[in-house]
Amino acid sequence: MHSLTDRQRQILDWIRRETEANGRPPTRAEMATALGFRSVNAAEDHLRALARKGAIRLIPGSARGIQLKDGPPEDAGLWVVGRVAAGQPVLAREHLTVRHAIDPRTFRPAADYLLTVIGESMRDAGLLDGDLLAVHKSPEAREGQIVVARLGEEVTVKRFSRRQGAIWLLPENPAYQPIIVRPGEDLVIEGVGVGVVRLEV
Amino acid sequence: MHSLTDRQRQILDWIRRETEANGRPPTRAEMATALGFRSVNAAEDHLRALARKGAIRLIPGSARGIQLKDGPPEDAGLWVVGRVAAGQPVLAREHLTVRHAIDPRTFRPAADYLLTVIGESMRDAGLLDGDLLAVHKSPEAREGQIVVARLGEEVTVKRFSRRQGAIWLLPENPAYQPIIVRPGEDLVIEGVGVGVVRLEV
DNA sequence: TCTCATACTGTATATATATACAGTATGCAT
DNA sequence: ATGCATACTGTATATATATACAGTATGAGA
Repeated sequence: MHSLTDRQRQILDWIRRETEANGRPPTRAEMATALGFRSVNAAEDHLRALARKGAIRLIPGSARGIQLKDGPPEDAGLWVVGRVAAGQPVLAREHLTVRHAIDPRTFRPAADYLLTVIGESMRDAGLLDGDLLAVHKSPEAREGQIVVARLGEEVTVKRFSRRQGAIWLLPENPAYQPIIVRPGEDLVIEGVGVGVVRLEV
Repeated sequence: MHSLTDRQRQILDWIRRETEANGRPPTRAEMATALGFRSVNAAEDHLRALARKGAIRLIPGSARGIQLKDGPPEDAGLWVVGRVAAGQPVLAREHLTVRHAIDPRTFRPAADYLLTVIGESMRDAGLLDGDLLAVHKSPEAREGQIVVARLGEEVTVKRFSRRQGAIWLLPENPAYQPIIVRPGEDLVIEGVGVGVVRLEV
């Protein structure tokens, strides 16, 4: 599939939501109204582009003839990433242990994998030992986000903060100490937490 | 909902399959062709009957304007149950708000629905305000399980315990008091917690 | 510099589609 | 005995809808 433009992805997402909500795809006129086009042909053009790039299929001469290509792919779901050795990509096949049938788009932004939380350092954020953290892959993080960070050999889940020219990885448990990472130290942000799944209560 | 005739249920099932397969509801003409009517009006008549009996909703003047009232809930995903009025079954259609594409069997035993946790009374069990508790329907609970209990008008999530001939509903937060339910009081166990889904961290 | 894709406005039209109206036949309830 | 719902056939039509055609403006690539 060719890569979509921002606008096209925006419109594809809208079509997906609309189809889900109404149980049927929109018409060109409905698209124009909702998306703010003054011409129905703008909708037609976008549909053509999306079809050409393989994101949808158009059924000619048929009302609401828009088929979304990626419905529920059978390989959908989220993998639980196991022990990750240093320097290796988190999502390498050999680290994937169990797959759970959970749509990645349940979370915003969409989750890429699940990571088992070990220890009690994030207890007060409601992240208990054994919880599965839904992680969105991202090389950077914003203030206050829960991140999956790699420090040399170690992979850890902490809250992200910038203070006094350093990066602070804050636990959410008074029994634990913050980790202060000074510039130049070997810190890699693997992703940000977007949700939690707990399989026992 | 009035009871459907055999023929009407047959046709409703066909519409459901067709909608699922094509991603959109059929037209009257498509129904006539597939179901062997020589007149499109036969389809129209059936749709009117199904709408009158509440099985579907028809959107006037709109192409493929057939909305299925009851999507198959067990089919895929878990519903988030909204506010439940007293004396009404939790899983009544009108209480279902949002569906998440999570396989119920991700949890053991399988979850039947998701319930939004309100308040901080179970904070120390890692259940925060807004969390979705995966619930397995069950009229009874074992010692120490997290239960969804109904006390008259109120639906509450607590830890279940039997003590001194009464049932104790224990919070997991020192700021809250246990609820003690003596025999004869109006307590209904709706189900037991089997997991948690959190959509924000 | 020219071309091409993107992202639209604006107008027009063939046809896909919903839907009304007029029937026929059957069975069920009152 | 008569009305009413079911389950259709057959015809007709207003309009919802897809889609062509003619433009404008912008930015990226060759």
